[in-house]
Amino acid sequence: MSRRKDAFAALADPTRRAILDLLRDRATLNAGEIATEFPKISRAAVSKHLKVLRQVRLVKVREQGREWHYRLDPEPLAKIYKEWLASFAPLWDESLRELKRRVEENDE
Amino acid sequence: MSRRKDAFAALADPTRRAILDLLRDRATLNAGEIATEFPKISRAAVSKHLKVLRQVRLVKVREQGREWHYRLDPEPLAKIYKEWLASFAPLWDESLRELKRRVEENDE
DNA sequence: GGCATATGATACCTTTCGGTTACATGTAAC
DNA sequence: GTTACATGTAACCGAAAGGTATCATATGCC
Repeated sequence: MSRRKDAFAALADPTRRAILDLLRDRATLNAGEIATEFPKISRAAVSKHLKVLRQVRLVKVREQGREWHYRLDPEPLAKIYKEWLASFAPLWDESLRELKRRVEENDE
Repeated sequence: MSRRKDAFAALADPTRRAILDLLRDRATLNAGEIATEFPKISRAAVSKHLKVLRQVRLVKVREQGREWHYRLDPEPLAKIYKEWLASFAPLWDESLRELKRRVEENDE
């Protein structure tokens, strides 16, 4: 089961996360510009990563002549946070308080 | 490359996320209790998922006799949020403001 | 001790993933 | 029109993922 692609699966790959990092900082980039940031892998491999990101809507693309301009779509990331990750925040905040409490106890 | 296991990769599988959901709500569960929540897959499969979660420290385990008591460790999730996902939050907040602005414009 | 139980580890299989090379397509430039 | 460029797609490959069935191990119980 489970072989349906979703944003979580897309984020599993570090190259794809790095692409999102680029787009967070640079707003729009075309495929060639993105590919040159990853000299270790082929342009075709980067293109496939971009396809995955497109399919799960983590990036939007606007075809401009022969260049494809990529932009980040923050919506799926917001959704991951708001609909899943945030539900754990009370726990990690609590473990922080716990840690703080122990440190203070040791101080006394 | 990239075949290093990390928390992102662990979260790619929906069954593993569901296990974390269980542990968020129930604090501690042993392997059998977790396995019965997933009647579609074998106990061995669940055990392997638990191993992955252990390896990336998303869960902690305390062996109590022949039962292994699993607890969630919120730390890696906190790290994902604070060291990565949060850096995108300004973008999604901005796109919300953008949306709001357009709606208001349409109202006028 | 002897048997049942809880659980993890192993062996094996099939599918998916990430990579490569080669090809197709459309656009720009001359 | 022809040539160069930007990019995506297809075919293929080896490795990893996720599943099952089976085995190994340790604990609990009589």
